Amino acid sequence: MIRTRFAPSPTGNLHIGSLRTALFNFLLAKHEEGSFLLRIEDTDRIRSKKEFTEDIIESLKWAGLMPDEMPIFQSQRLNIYKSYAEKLIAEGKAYRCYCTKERLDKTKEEQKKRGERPHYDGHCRNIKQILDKPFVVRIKLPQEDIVFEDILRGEISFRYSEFDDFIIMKSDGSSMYNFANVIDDSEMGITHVVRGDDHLTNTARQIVLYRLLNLKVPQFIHIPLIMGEDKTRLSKRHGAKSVLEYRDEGYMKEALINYLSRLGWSYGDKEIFSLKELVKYFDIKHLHLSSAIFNPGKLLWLNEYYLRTLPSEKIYAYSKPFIERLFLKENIKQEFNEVYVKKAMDTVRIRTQTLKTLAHDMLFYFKPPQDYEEKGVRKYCKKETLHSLEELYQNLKDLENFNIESIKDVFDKIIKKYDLKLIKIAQPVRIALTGKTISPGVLEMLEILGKDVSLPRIKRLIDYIKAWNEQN
RNA sequence: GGCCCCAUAGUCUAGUGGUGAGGACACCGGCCUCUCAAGCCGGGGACAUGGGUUCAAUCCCCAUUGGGGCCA
Repeated sequence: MIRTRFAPSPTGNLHIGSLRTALFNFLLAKHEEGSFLLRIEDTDRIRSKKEFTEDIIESLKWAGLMPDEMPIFQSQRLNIYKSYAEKLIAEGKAYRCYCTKERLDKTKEEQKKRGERPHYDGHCRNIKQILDKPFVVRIKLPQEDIVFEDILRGEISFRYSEFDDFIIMKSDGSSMYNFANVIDDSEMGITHVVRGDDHLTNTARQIVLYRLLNLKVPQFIHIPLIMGEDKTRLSKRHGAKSVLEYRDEGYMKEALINYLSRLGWSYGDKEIFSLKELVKYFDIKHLHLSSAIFNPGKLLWLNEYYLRTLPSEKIYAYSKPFIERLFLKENIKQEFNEVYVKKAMDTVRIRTQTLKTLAHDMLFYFKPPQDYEEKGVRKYCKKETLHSLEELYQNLKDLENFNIESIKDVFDKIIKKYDLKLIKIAQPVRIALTGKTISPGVLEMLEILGKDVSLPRIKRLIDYIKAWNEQN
């Protein structure tokens, strides 16, 4: 049974790079019907914040990557790490080191001067008695090269001389990252660890710890980090936002998950994946080993794709908070008519980018245009159009069934009579209804807005054109 | 600087010891068309370099170069 985990430190909001790591761990477990766990690595008391833990959990929940068991908090396990450390000391595999910072700095200086790599010199290795002084616990580094398997990369080896007697417990009694990590992965029964390749040297240290503690080593897969445009590690500088920021900007989980899954993984030529499909198709074999550059454009494309292909019901549910926010902002008191909103939504969702722009693009369905796009007025609302527009207005007014078919008949009649291209009359109506030259189809808008809303808007433009022409 | 990882178009990637090197985003052109999209059709653009191995290398090996990471 596969058990994987995602083990973030709550020292910041959940970043999309971390979400991808979580996703791969999730997929690896779920593909084999295994378990995906969450461990909060909050041993750094100063930098760890409760709000970040909440942000991480909310992000995972939103993305649909919920762990199968209760999250483990390292801050609640300090005694466990301590007892493991004591065991190692008792077995002579680790020792208390009483060296002061001053001494360590001094030896490092000297080593540097001699052109050596700075490393701990083993000064306290053989102190047998327990002194009444502050101490850290160090590992006795075995004098053998460190070799481990990465499922994808094969054998990776480091010379032991690259490392020294590294610290596993700090002087305040808290555990160092690698030590707690090894103990927890072991106790949680983790079988596979997918993590960023920035951890490769940590893995080497952890291998030492697994051996010393006599614990079973999990399988490792180190995935490349996501890069920004400039090929440095992705960060806020590159415009990459936290998961919840993407959510609040109107990105959908379907798009974000799909995008991240294809960053370093592939399934032939397939580009579109639901989470379900990802679970079905995911394999380690097709993880890519070179680092990928984050491409906001493709993420946006996926968001647009899901905006126009997901079922109406879903988009409606997703967009509701955004529309409500818009109502608040625009001071729209109108009651929220679900049927009306859905119809309106369906006309704009195929030509928008995010849930946020979706709501924004729907504004004219709830509120008449405040002003008219000047360029459009100049181009399409000339004096000559007045006659046809006025006749169109009259004809629409006389319509009994204000539906798309009868509306179309009216338009056909007018363009025939005045020998116009449809655009000559459609654009003025578009401007009348929305104030803009870009919008959903004129006929469908008319039908959805209805006679009582549409006609005054057209009338208003007619009056506007008249006034405008008198002025100029 | 030491160590480790990586290398197919601008970007994400498929791929195989013999391919016209495939797809996607972006870009350009066309069709459709009431605008904008979408959709459809088409176009330009890639195996980092140099050595090997081999009848044959994008593919295997080595080096170089380039990028990244960790440590300092």
